[in-house]
Amino acid sequence: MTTYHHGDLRAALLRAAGELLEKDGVESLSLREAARRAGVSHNAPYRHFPDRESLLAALAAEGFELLERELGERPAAELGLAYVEFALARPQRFRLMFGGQRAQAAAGYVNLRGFAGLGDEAPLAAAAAWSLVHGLANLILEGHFAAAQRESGGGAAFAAKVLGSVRLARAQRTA
Amino acid sequence: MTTYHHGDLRAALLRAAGELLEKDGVESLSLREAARRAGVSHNAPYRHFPDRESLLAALAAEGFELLERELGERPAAELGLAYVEFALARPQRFRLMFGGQRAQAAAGYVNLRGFAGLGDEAPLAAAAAWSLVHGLANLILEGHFAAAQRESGGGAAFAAKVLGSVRLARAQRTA
DNA sequence: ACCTGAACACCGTTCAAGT
DNA sequence: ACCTGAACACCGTTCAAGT
Repeated sequence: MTTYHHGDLRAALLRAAGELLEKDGVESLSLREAARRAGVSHNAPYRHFPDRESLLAALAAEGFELLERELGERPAAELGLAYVEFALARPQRFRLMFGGQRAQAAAGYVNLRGFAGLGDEAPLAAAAAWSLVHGLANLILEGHFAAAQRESGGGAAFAAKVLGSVRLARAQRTA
Repeated sequence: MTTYHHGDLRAALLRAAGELLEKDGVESLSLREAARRAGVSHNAPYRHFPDRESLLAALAAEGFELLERELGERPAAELGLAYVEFALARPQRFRLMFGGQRAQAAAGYVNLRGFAGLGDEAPLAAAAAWSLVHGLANLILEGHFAAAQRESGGGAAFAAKVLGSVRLARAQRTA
C-alpha cells in the first residue's frame, strides 16, 4: 500500500501528469491534481519539482526522447512522415514540446537532415526540411487542413501526399 | 472620467487583454486583470464575453485580421518572409493564434498560394508552402535555430536565407 | 529526507442585487 | 442593459511541523 512514495514519487507524478496532459492539455494540468492521482498531498510534488513549470519541462523532455526513439526506427525517407505521425498520435504532448517558451530543452534536439533525401547538403536545406514537417504537423493538428484531410482520408495520409509532392519536385530537379 | 464603459467596454477589454498578452503570454492573461485595467469590476467582462476562452478567441481573430492586412501589403515574392516577420514581431499573438486548439477561427484563413512563385499550381504545393513558413516561424520563435540565427544576424535574416534557398531550388528545377 | 495541514494570494465563474 | 459585491471551488506556492 504505502509503497509508491519511496523513491519513485517523481516517476509516479510524471506518469499521472502525462495522463492528465494527454487527456486535457497543458492548460488544465494542475500540480494538485497530479499529486492527488499519485496519492500524495498537494504539497509533495515540491520535493521533486521546484514548480509547475519544471514538471512541464520534464514532460516535454520525455516527449523529445520518445520522438527521437520513434524517428530512429524509421528509414531516412520516412522521417518527415514519422514526425507528423508522432504529432498526430500525441497532440498534447507535441504542443507542450513545441509551444510557448518551453523550447530551450529541445534546441537542436531534432535532427532531420536525412529527411526527404536532403542528406547533409546544407544547414539551410535541413532547416527548410524541419520547418516543412514541423509546420505541416502543426497546421494539421490545429485543423487548418481539415477539408483536404477529409479528401485524403486522414491527417497522416494528407501529410504523406504533401511530403510526397515536395519530394517529387526535388526529384524532378535532379533528374 | 466615467466614460469607458458606455458602449466600448468590449474594445477596452480587448485592448487591455492584448497588452497583457503581448507582455506575458496567454497563460498569464487573466480576465480579472484585464477587467482591472479597463477599470471595471472583475465581473463586467461577462457582459461581453461568455468566458475567458472567447476573449482569447477574439484576440486571435484580431491577430488574423492584422496578419491578413500585413500580408496584403507585400508583393507575392515576400509573403513567406512577411509571415515569419509577423510571428517574430508579435510572438505571443502568433502563439495564441496558432497554438492549442484555438485554431478553428483560422481554418483556411491564411492564403499563401502566392508564396515563392507557387502560384495556383496545386493545393498540395500551397499546403507545403504554408507549412514551410509556418514551421520556420514557429521554430525560430521557440529558439530552435538560435545558433544559425546568430550567424545570420537575426531571425528575419535567417528566415530570408532559408526561404531564399528553397526558392533557388525551385528556380533550378524550372530552369 | 520526505510528507503533512494550514494559510495566502490569486483564479474563473455564478448569483442576487442594484441603477 | 450594464455593473456591482459576495461567494464557491479551484489554483500555485510557502511555511511550520511532524516522522
